[in-house]
Amino acid sequence: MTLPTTFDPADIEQRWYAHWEENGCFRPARPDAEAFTIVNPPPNVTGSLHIGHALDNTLQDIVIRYERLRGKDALWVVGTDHAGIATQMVVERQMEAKQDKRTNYSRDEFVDKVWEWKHESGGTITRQLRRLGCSMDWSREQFTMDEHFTKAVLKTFVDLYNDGLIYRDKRLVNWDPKLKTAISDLEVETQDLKGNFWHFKYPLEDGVTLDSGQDYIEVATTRPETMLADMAVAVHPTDERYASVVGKHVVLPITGRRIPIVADEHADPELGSGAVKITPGHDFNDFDVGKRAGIAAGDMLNMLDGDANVCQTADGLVPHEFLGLHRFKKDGVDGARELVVQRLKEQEYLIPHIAKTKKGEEVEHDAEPRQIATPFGDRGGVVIEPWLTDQWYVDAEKLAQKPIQDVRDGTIEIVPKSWEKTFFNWMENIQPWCVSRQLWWGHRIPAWFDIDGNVFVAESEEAAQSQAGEGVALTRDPDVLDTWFSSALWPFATLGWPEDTDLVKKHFPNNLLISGFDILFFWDARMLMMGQYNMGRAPWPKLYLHGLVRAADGAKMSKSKGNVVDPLGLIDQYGADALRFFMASMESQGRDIKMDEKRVEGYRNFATKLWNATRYCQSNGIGASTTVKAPKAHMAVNQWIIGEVQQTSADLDTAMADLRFDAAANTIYQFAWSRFCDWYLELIKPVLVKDDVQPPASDAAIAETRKVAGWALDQILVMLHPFMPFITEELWHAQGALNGMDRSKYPLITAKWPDPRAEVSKDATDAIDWTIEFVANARTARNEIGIPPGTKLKAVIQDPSDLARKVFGGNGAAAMERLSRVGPFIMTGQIGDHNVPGPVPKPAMEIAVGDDVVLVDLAGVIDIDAEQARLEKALEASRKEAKSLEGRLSNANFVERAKPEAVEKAKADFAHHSAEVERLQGALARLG
RNA sequence: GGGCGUAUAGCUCAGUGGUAGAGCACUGUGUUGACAUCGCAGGGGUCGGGAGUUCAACUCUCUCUACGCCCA
Repeated sequence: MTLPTTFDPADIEQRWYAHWEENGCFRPARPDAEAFTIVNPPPNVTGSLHIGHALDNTLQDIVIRYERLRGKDALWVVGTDHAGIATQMVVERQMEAKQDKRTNYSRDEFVDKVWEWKHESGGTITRQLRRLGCSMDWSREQFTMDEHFTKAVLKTFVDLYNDGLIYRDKRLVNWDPKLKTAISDLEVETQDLKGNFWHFKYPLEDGVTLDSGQDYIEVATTRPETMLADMAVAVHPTDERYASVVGKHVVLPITGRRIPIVADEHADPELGSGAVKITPGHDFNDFDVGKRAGIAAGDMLNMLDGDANVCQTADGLVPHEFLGLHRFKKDGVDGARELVVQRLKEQEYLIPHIAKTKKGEEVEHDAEPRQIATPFGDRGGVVIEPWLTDQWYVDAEKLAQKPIQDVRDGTIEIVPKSWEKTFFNWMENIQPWCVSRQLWWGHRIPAWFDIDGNVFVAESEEAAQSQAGEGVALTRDPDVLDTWFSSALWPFATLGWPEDTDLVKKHFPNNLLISGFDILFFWDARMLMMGQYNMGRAPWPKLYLHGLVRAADGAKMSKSKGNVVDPLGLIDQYGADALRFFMASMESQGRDIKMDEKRVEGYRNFATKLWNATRYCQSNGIGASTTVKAPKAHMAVNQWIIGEVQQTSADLDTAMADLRFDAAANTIYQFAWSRFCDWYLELIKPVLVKDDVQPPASDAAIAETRKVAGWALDQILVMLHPFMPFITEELWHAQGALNGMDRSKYPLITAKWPDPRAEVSKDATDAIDWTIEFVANARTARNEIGIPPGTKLKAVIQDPSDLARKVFGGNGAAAMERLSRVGPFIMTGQIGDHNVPGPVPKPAMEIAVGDDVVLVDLAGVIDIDAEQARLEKALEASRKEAKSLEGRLSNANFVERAKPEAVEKAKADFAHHSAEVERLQGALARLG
């Protein structure tokens, strides 16, 4: 097949992906090979591929393709997460659009509808991962609600319960009144909002006064509506102002409830009046104060229902006009907050805030304006209400101990290391994890209650029944588990645990986890806990955390800002390979990635470059290699490129071992473009091109060059494949076809990684280095003195070094002539044992290469001034360098104390620059 | 309030105790039988400010400033 003249990613991507998937290339059977395992962070089944997924999955795919090429039994586990809240929201929203709602159905009917939705629409993100080229094992695609996965979840819950690590407790939870479910601390996002701080008088009970004679206590609050459930006023134990009234009571306005004044360290004497109202049922701090004051959780007053509307408290003191009101203004309608303020103001319990205008006039306001840290639910987006309910909790503190130890003693390495502190900080202060959710979609909690409220926890109803005894009526807990509870089992439940399968044996623990730092606590830390609990060991030895992909201006991408970059759009425009390469090359450890579309474009250009290089090879009979080992090479240029391949593969291995994706990408980029295309292909042109002027190269030389070039290109394709899988696979097959090989049974995706062993002579590499240096210097010189590109210049080399003689003895001269437009070359003076007299061109442009000087004949070409300026510029530079080095070398401290290597280098550099100064002075003299 | 991170060329970013690099952008130029999505050459940086350690600091330490993130 001949390659089209331009590379069109869209033309090949879909074809190769299908080929790989249909032929089982993502996980070839390698029963005896060492395992390498990564589990993919399961995206929400409702999800679609965003730029963060593109980064996360590109990095994982690079690693897994690399390990697969290195011969490992590479398994990349993939699947989706049932995403309790998100998925239920999606389906409910669809129902709403049809004037329908969840509660029109039974629980089972609704869950069936969610499954229906999943089967119809749940495959979006998995299709998109394919477009990115991700080589996951789709044959074992997982879902967190698969039957075997559910079994793992239930077993874990029951085991934790039996070990006392899961328990039921009545305490305040973060209640999302929109979704009407509890959520965990991590799902709460605090935002600073502009709000109000109201000051109220709470009247002291008849006759009691403060020492100052004041008959009320001033309290301040940002949440006045909660006063309907106030149960105390707290003052600091050392606060003299209130010492005399501790133990006395105030009578609340509106409800008339008589509540005590308690001493508690929570009250900050510096803040406001120093006295705070205590609502144990609706505030986390107050809950603790209430408990310390001896109020049992069950006795704490609750004034809100699940929608955060006011309900009657247990003591029946909330006036009728408040019942049913929302907690605060909603949809433009005043709520309990506004009414409480209004009533207190009417009854003169409100202490107005006095503000001064710019002119110094005093103005009264109901409240003091203030920034308030307000908790929001990350999914529902409404203000969280601390609410007193019974929920299931995981004793995270106990489960965190072993993971903490694992990280501390190096059993688990976190990359970059700077995240360790954050990890410890969170793990060491971890709170009980609320795992029950008041939803219908998810893993239903395996707990059954009898009518007296006794609980029976078991993996099945039968087992629970046998615990409870025959005939005891049981009802199952209606709640489901936090989605993260199940995804915490992902590294082993996806392999078949709790069955002791071969997969579990071979692929657990996994080898590496790659995730964004944003889910370090949500997911990574919980996998560590569950891995230790269920498997007795860490689920992976290494955790690589990458950053966020930001918009070009550095802002966080978000739908509301409208600055979201769609990875699929980039794939359409530049190809998946270019997007992937961009992600890799930008991924240095510990930094967010700023979107830079120009750079994606640059990597598309790189793909095109490689495409064209391959086309060139093909047109010169350079096709696929049959060996992984480098072919035998005699010619310097061929030995040189073999050495360069060796170096590149070594550098690449180092970068991959360090998980330096940027270094790895740059290594292969530089090699392919700056070494292979820019130099090697140019240097071998005289060998391959049938040019009347040049003596044709020998058949052996042509054959060797074709072999080596084909091999080197193959090595590029292999090394680049993890980063750019599509174009490399396409070219791999094209190269095979050129040599009449059918590589369809030997696709690149499962080919062999370069074998770096090869013998390369130093003479050969020195010769090419000399050649390159000459060409580069000649080009620069020509440019600087303005010699037209087309002008050919004759040259003389006086007293050539052995190295120079070798260069000209081989094919070097033709290549140099071609690339520098300098030539032909004549050697004169002392050549080995002979002395060959010859003309010395004058005026001449002197080009230094290593120990040699090439005299380029400028007769009739330019005015001397330009060359003189060039030489003077170089002379100035060498003088400056020499002077600086001389200064350093004359410093006794440096010579005595610096490392010997540094001193040696300085001496050598000084000698070199001194010689240059001399040479350039001579050249100027000769010119004049 | 606590913790972490970042500050290097116009832009986006690498980097090392021995005197600074890539891509893009910019300037000049198009001779070479793959490639103008390209080639060749070039200009451009007191490595955020200050102090210290050292023979030597962009690199290590301290401090200041600015920006960002996380936790409370």
